[in-house]
Amino acid sequence: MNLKQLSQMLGLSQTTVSRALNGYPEVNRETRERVLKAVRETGYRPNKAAQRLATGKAGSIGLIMPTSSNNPFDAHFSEFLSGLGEEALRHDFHFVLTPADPNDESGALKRLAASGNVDALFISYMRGHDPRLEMLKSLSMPFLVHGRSFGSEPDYPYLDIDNEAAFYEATKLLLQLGHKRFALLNGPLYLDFAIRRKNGVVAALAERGLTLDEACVSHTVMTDEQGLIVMERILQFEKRPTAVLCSSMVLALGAIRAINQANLKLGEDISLIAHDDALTLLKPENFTVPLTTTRSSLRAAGVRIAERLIGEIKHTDSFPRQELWKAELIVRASTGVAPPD
Amino acid sequence: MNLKQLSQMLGLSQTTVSRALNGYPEVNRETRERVLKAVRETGYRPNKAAQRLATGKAGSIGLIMPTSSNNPFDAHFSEFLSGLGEEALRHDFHFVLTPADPNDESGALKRLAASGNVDALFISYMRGHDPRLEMLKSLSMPFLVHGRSFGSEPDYPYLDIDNEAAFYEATKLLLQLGHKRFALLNGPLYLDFAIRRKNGVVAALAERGLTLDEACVSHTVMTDEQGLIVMERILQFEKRPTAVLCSSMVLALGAIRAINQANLKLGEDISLIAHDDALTLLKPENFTVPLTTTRSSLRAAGVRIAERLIGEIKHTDSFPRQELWKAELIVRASTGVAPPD
DNA sequence: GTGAGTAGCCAAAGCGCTTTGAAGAAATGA
DNA sequence: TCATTTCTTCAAAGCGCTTTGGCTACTCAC
Repeated sequence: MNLKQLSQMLGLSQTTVSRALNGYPEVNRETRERVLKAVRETGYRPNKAAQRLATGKAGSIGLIMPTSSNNPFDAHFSEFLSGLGEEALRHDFHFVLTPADPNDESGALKRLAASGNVDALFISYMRGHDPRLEMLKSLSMPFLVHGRSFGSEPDYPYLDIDNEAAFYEATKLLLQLGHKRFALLNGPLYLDFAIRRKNGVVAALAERGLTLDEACVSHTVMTDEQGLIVMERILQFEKRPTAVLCSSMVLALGAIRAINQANLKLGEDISLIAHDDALTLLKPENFTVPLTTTRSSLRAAGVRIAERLIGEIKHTDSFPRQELWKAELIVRASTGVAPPD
Repeated sequence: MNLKQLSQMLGLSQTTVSRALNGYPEVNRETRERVLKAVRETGYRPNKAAQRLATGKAGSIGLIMPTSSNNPFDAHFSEFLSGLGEEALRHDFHFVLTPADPNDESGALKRLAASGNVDALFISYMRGHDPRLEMLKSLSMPFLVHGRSFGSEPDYPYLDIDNEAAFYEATKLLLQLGHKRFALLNGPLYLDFAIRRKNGVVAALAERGLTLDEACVSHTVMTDEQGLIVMERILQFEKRPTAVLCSSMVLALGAIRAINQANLKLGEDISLIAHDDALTLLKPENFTVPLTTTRSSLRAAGVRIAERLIGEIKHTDSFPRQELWKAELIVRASTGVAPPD
């Protein structure tokens, strides 16, 4: 069933039917109702491809799905996607997910934009000096960045959390508890958030005249395996750290296993603060020793990003171009007074 | 840059350029190379919407993204999606993800099909007597089911694992180890896999003249919280089970916490087998006591499903319409001889 | 009664691509 | 030599929708 058939059935022109469907004023109320009734009865749905071709609007947001066999789709991305989806549903938008090799994300973005399949683009997993930014700016298509790019002029629309402040505050809490030796289990250092989090830690330590021992810092993919491996190594130092900061709950999962295996008591022998993206699967309060965390919901970020992007496409609302969210510092049992030296 | 401009630039007709690009034989080799060169230089990309309108082919697979604020995007779905993506990438396919309220999945599917945005549909999280099947069959669009629908005629294309056999074998192993009292932490009973897994357990027990105590069976969403709650309850029985089967690693995560908190030794006081979907986040070998599992990679299923669906759309390969994969039973330390009564 | 204004409808163009059917040029065979 | 086939190219139709620019009644004011 297409417009032509429908309009013939109703004895109207395609123009009128189209207008009736799209809410234009120049249609008689009676006619409009007749059209809507027929739509309900026949189950007619406009062909999106045709609509898109005619209007140039696609009703969809383009996403790169970071994927390759050695780079699994991670829990953080899912959580975020879930938020995007929730908001998109309210506006009858959908996503076009283009799987792309991580080495060719710029190319994939360009293809996606040129394909006419999407109205807006979105990127995340920002890197320092991220090359995708220039590409997006040149594309004349709305886009939104989740995170920021350290070292690039911040003249692009973004939503980010204040990673530096979060880890600064977390470190300060541990300092107040008397800790002197710190470890940081961080994400890959080419990622923006990892850079900023490290800076936060370093800044807080510097205020007390302390420095972060590079031997106690790791930059790895954020899996529990890496958390375990790194923590095992760190725990073997003669003067081992008494305070650990983790960039993700997943890393913390492994780190805590190492701590348990070493027969150390979390919150007594060693304190730990993890950043909590509010993953559904991994709740800090469900750990045997509930975890102190810096918390910021990835899902909420997803909702907000969809909201902004759709608002821009539809020209309905206007939002701030740049947002920086504060993470909450939530104190639980995994942080305690530093043990005597 | 569009076809018209490109062809004018080259002094050729749109027809010829289009044919050159799509690999038709009736184009002079020289001409084709000239066209390809121009494409490289100008960065021309055909407009997908137009292509779609002209051919009726979209180059994409439709997915329903089960989402709503109280129904988080779960780790199993992500893992699976990751596999789909990997394969789609090889064929330059993408996905159209329509977020849908779980109560309106049939409607969302119908809309997706009618929109002309997709060439094929895919569904999962199959239920007993799943109503979506009839809908899909009536749609005259290729589709593929991940899982099966208990109680429906199995006359649709599917890929499933043999859930009944997996849990039958797991139960048998535990029986051989001398266990007599069993618990089953299952997914919601309206889901097909949960029905079949339970049947597998019941069948194995029946062979020894045993029955499954309904008080020791749970049907819940598969979160670690539920695993914890249910296991805590079950452990309080005077004659508590010595063998536990879990439908997911996530449930097992909670169950094991309950077991630890009760100061029971996994693999000695109590044995546990979990079904392992090979989630990246939750590896059975990384548990303090490595877990015995029935294993089947969700990601591999994703790859296979994409392969079949794309093959069908392109009419290139032909695949079996119905596949039933065996899960491997991998024995690790969480299963041991039943403790004396 | 006439001109302007308005409500309601329509025909047709256009979005950018593929594909059908035809046609000119070159090559082949009788 | 002319007829036939092969190779290469093209003009134009069509996919299903939106939107521009009329057109026809009808109403209203003067």
